Amino acid sequence: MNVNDKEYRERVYGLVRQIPSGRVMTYGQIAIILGEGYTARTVGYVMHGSDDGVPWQRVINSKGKCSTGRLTMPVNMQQGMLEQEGVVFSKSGKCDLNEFQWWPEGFELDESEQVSLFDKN
DNA sequence: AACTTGACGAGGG
DNA sequence: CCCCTCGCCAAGT
Repeated sequence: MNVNDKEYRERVYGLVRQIPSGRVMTYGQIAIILGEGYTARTVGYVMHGSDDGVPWQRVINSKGKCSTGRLTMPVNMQQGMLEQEGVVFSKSGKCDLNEFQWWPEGFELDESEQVSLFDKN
């Protein structure tokens, strides 16, 4: 299970490419969906090296905030791009996940299942 | 092999 | 809210 493995990385990018404009996913959420071998940290690492055609700006942290942003880039760039898509951020830089977080079609979990999946990682 | 550093997450103060 | 601590996993020194 190597983050440098092409297949491993492609599963992340493939999922991120499905996020509709104006919606977001979190690192941990992606790790849960991809399952075995994926954690929030590894997803973040993979996203750091994202390229061509991957809407990286639509992946934020579990608190609904944009992270430090890509090195070399302005910190507010990611938030700015999302606002262009219609995502609303509070004054403190947080967006409402209940409203903007997106889940793939057919993927649903009840609370207890979510907890157990979190604990597994 | 030991130690530090992240595009992370949860819980507590 | 912000800040700190821990658990987490992989990379770079």
